[in-house]
Amino acid sequence: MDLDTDHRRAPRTARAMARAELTRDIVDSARKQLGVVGPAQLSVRAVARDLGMASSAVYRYFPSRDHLLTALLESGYNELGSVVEEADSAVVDRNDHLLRWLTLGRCVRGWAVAHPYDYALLFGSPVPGYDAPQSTIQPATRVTGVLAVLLRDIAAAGPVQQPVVPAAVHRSITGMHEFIGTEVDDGLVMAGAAAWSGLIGAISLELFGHLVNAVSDHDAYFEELLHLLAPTSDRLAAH
Amino acid sequence: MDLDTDHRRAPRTARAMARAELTRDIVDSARKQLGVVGPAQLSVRAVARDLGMASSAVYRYFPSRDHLLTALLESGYNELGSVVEEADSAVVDRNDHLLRWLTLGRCVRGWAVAHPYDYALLFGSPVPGYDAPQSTIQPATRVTGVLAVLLRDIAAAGPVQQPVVPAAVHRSITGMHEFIGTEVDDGLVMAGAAAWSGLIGAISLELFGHLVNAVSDHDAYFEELLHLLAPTSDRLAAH
DNA sequence: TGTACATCAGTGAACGCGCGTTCACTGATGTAC
DNA sequence: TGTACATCAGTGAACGCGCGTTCACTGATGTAC
Repeated sequence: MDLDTDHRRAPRTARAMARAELTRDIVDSARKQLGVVGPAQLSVRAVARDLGMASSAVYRYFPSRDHLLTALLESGYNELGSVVEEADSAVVDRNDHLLRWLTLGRCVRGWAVAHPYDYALLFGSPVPGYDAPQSTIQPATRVTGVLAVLLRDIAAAGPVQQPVVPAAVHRSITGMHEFIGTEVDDGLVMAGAAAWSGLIGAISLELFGHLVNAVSDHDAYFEELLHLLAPTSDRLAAH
Repeated sequence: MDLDTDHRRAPRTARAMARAELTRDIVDSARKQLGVVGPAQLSVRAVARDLGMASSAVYRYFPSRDHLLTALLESGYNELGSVVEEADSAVVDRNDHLLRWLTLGRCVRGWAVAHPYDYALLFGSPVPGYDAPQSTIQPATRVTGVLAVLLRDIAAAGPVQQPVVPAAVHRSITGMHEFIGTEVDDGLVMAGAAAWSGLIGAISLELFGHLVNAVSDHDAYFEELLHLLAPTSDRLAAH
């Protein structure tokens, strides 16, 4: 948790620098290992072996295997988050909401395809016996944060024809409203949720092997899906 | 693989019956264990312990841990498949395509919520180091088979306004076409794929803990999502 | 600048554990005559 | 129906393995005066 508090004011001692670097190396090696075995059998000893150090030395940096897992989650969420944030901010026409959605979707999938095991850690089955601590929440919200801003911008661009939702649904999504902002109406929130569900579902189905005999050109297929899933009202007019 | 060939013509000897029953017991116990630890650390010894037998005895029934995993996959897919098939066939008005979609979606989620670890096995992260054999393919297609029939019925009911897809997409989804039937046009196939992606994404996000601070009443939320995701053209008119 | 002490990184041996799988065996069940 | 043999289920000990974590230690780095 407060493993990195030592360099809060950039202490430039040799020790502190070495520590920061080795901490990074451990996380990197662990993520590499994730690609071979999956998070459930992530092994402290294998990481130590990979780095050529005694397994007990890792405990100078992470007090337990679970803390290492936490660091992996934060690292993954942050990496994905910054990729998506950057790509979104690179879209010059901020009113081209469809393009911003497409950018977000392509980005998430691109990262997922490039780092399938990190994606599985973030969006696949939870690791049994491991409870993600509070500190992972903030990094986890960065991607959906980009989507939230997009929804706000869509709402600000003018009222869109979105279906009204039942009262039970309205009450149920107060958490989403607090996160996204109250200026976005229920219908648009749900449209965003549906789009996000479809995006994660599409990527999971692809990466977890459920399209093996169904789809050949995954890029073209996904691109088409992404248009269908767009939360903008003009989705059917996309072509 | 051919573990069950012994009772192909129902040999009613005591031995064969005992074997069939114990085989079932092993699978059931393994599925129970899945609920505690996850598929990656499914343990032959734990299953044996649970059944009060020597760990080596399990090898009379399953030649290896991986074969046991395969049996779990088949068991899960078949259970989910028959639940969905039954529910669909219970819809009397076969032309109420929206209701049939809703039934399918409710069914899949209902089963997933009731058996979260089985769902994770089927639709979550793949088990590292394990390659699902051919024998799991057929059971795996039962659920999507119900969706395929629904799409055929929608297509048969008359041409629906569906967007035309690019040629690359058309070429990419021949596998889906072969599975669903050629009378379903590209647009409807993709609408079905988007709906299915959204369904799996919605369930995964819920079960894997990504809606924790976002949604309170999951039933109401999901019901609304399901309407938004419907592959029928009247989805926006659902309310 | 030099010394004395405190802090920290890294080592290697050891702990106790549970795992998958094999093997030679005993005793029960099935089958052919 | 009875006997002789073959098949099979289940046992318990043993194999070799990798794991997370602890601990007393050595030597290097940092700090206060």
